[in-house]
Amino acid sequence: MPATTTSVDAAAETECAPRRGRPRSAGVDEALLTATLELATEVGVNGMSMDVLAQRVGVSKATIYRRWPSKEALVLDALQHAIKPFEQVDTGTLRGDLDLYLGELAERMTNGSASDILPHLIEVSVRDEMLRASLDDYVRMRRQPLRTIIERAMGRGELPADTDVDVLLDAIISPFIYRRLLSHDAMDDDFVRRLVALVLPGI
Amino acid sequence: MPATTTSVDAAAETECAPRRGRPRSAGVDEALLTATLELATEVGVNGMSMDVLAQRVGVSKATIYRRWPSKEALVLDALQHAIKPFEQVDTGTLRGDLDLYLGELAERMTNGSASDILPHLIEVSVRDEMLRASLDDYVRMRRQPLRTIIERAMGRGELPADTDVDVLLDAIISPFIYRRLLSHDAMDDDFVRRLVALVLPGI
Amino acid sequence: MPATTTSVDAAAETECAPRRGRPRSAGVDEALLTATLELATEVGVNGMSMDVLAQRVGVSKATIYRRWPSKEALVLDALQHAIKPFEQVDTGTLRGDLDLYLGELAERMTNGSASDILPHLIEVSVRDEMLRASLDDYVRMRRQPLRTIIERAMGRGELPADTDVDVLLDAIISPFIYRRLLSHDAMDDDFVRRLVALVLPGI
Amino acid sequence: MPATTTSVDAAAETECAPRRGRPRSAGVDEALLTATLELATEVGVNGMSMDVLAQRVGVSKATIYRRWPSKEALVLDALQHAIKPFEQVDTGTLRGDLDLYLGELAERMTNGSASDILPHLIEVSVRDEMLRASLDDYVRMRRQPLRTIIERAMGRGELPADTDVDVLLDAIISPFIYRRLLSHDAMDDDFVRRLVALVLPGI
DNA sequence: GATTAACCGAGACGGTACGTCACGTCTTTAA
DNA sequence: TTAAAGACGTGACGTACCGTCTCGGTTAATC
Repeated sequence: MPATTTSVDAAAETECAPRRGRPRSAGVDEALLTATLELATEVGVNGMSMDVLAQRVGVSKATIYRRWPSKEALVLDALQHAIKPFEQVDTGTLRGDLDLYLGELAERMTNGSASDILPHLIEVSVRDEMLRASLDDYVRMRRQPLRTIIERAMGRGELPADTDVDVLLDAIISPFIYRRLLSHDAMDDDFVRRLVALVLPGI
Repeated sequence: MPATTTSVDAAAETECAPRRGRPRSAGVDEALLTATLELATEVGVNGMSMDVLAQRVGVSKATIYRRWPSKEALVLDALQHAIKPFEQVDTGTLRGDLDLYLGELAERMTNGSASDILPHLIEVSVRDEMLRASLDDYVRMRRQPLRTIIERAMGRGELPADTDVDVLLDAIISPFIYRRLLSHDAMDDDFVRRLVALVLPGI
Repeated sequence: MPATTTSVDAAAETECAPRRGRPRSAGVDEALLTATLELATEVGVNGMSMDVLAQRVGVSKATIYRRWPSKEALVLDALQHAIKPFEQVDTGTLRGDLDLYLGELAERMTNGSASDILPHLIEVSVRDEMLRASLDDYVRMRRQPLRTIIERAMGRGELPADTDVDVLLDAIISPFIYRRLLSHDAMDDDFVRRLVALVLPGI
Repeated sequence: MPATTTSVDAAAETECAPRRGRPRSAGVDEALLTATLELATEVGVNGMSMDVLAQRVGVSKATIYRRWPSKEALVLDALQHAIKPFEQVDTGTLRGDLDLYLGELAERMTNGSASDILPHLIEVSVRDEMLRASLDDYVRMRRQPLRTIIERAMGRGELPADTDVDVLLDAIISPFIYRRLLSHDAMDDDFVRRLVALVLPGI
């Protein structure tokens, strides 16, 4: 499980060095990530000041910057931390898997607050090489469950062996992002059904 | 032609009111929009300071804030102002229209500087009702050329009359946005061909 | 009759030139001086903005600056305009004259609002040659009534012929200014009596 | 020792509180007060901008506003800080004391730069309760040396026991202020001599 | 137990941008 | 020519935030 490159993973440090001196306070990482998510969701990433965050958690700013190199690194970590992994969908049929997965995706996209953070990270990543890499990782990770569903269906023969998986993933996932960020159109069951009908007309 | 809600359209005002007092300096709007686009592209929207912008255009900050209520309103207006409308594509066939249109879209997405501004506006629009409305307008406008192409093809019988146009537009356009903003994958000819093959398999 | 050097006196202009074009609106000078005094008294000279003043009088800023070269010139003119000249005191005795004059001076200093403007003019006059000259004129004028009283008393023999008038005036008037501007001590009848007892012990 | 109400006196805080956090940079208060006096003297209080002041001292504006709530509070503090206390005059006779003290007062009033700041503070104090209190303190303090001289002379019998000290102080000091701020008349030895001859004719 | 090194809170620091405000000038149309 | 309206450049204001630094004071592992 992904020790991100932007945050210093406490556990990882513990195992490789004896670490003299006072150890980092337990639970502070957790508390900060949670509070970051809350605050960023409430008032936006730009609206969230590090001073306020520190005060709310009862921590000094130095303590934050000892753990993350910048506000954005913290925010990205908070975003990654917030993902409840999709529990592995496996109904036995492509139809069933898609219904389950895309239904939950639509629901998350519609109600999930965390996504409000994404635009900020996208913006900063335009100028920040480091952050862009982390963001790419994050994005790739989010595609994995659907990729598994597709590939399993190919294995079962429900989809042709020469299916263009990458583009298929794009065509399925990106409309969700697009509607969430840009057009603000609804993502209801009807939308999901029509999208599947379009890109996977056979089933 | 869309007089946006965020900027005061000089022409519109001229026609409805006698306009007393010293009129707005001619060309300043134009110069500011252009410079905004340049600066925002060079250093990012956040990196662009209103003081520097004013100085570069040879204008006072007050003059800017007299025209736009905030930095974001200005940036959005600059973005809308920057769109060179797609010249109407009409090769006679859906195949030809798509090749032309999507080719240019891919090229713009890859090299177009303006898109760096989009993420910033997306972020702010999450919290700013007004801006979100303007952004929605902008997005809808950008979809129009492709919609025309599709509907023309339906008229010619190249596409079935019950084609789900809205979702089809989503499925075609959003992967470009997705790759531009999130996955940073390439948008070459190969990608375009494969995407079309997926969503419009017949053609 | 106080045609100040800082303001263009409407009457004076009328008599020396035929003045082509639209004549200056009558009463505007008066209205501006009055409003200036009011505003400056309400919110202080610094707190009074020319825009607000213009709006309140229903006049454009250009109209003001056509009449006075600067805010301070206007304010000074307003101050001079506001002085109700002391009606000539002449009771026949020094004692009586002083009682009357100093009593009214104390009352004006205590309740007069106009004096709040003085400190501002003093400050600006430090850096403004022109204004300082005008202010000096104003000050000298204010001393005149008391000077007359003293000199009349000398003529009557109530005061020795070698009385040091200038310093005597200083010693009498300046404590009023001092208490008004700096120490904020009271200026009641008792104070007047004691001051006279000090500088004019014989009477 | 005058811990002013407008500035946070570092020493005072140290003794009463444990002082957590990074301590205020040493010498910055001093440097700011000095530079303020210089700048205000050079270009006037209004002509002195906080940005320039900060830059000249090599300090950020926030650092200034952390120490004083406003420009005026800073300026007043600078003024109080600048007073070189009159070394206690004691020649043994009233005559000698007055010659010494008033001579220096006249010299300071004539050449002293600090007094240019006073008019500004007077103006602001009209609207600012807080500042007025501080200014009153300052004024009272400045009167003290002369008060001592007078009272000592009373003790020696050089002045009658029922001398009206307060009004006497007014009558001596205020003409200096008056000439400095308003009439701009000279304050030479002759003036001092004549003033003393007037208010203290016996000696 | 003493040392030591990293931690902790608080909060001051330099830098930089923000959006507002006022002054005095300039440029329109209307009278 | 003057008037009202109001845009203009200049430049200061005081606030906010970032990321760094500096205090005095813990808190373990090492000596």
